[in-house]
Amino acid sequence: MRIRNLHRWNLSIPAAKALQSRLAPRVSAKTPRGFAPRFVAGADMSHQRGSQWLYGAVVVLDLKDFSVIETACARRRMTFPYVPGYLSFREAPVLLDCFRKIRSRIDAAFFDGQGYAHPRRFGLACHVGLWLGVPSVGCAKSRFIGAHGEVGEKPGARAALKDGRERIGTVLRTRAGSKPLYVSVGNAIALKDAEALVLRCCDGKHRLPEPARRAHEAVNAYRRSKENF
DNA sequence: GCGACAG
DNA sequence: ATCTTGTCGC
Repeated sequence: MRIRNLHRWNLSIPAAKALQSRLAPRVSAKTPRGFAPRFVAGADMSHQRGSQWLYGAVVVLDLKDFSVIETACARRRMTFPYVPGYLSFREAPVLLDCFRKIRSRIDAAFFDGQGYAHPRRFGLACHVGLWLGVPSVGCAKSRFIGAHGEVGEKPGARAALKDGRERIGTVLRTRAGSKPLYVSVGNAIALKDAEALVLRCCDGKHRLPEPARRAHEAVNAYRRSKENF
């Protein structure tokens, strides 16, 4: 797919911070009319300790039968360290390389990290979602910012994630016996639709929605194939 | 100043 | 994210 180039990635932390604040207002909080996603992508990144490489993978599934439509992988030399609050500057470049290789249609995409639930409301899902111009959802495995009450044990149970009085996301139980997921909107989608999409992509047997789970499997297989060549 | 801190 | 075996539990 063709992707617009919005800016460069190799920035200092202060410059990255300013960029996040400048781009956050460009994110759309509304779901496109007639939103009925069928081809949904999952994106994930992997890294081997001590290695200079970052590996990425994007898997597209057909929600009609959860079959894999396409898989794209890529790797890049690490150019940005992991700094809480700036994850996209580390992961986005290699993930975008993967998306550029995708030829099928993508109606929505899942990312392994926060979206709106970010200090400047511009987490990984918002940032990459803005570059893609596609509805995107942040699916983090742990809390970054915000507070919430207890989450019911049944799949589908949820609790509001709030930063002060502002609603920034939803803590969602996707599988019995597993820690809940931190769901927040990326670009071009409303929270209620993001929650519904996550649940629709979960089978109750896995904690992560299928597209994200498959991307995680794909990127690890890809990394291992590159390391042991 | 102290603790927290997506992946 | 990654390093790592067995082990407790549904």
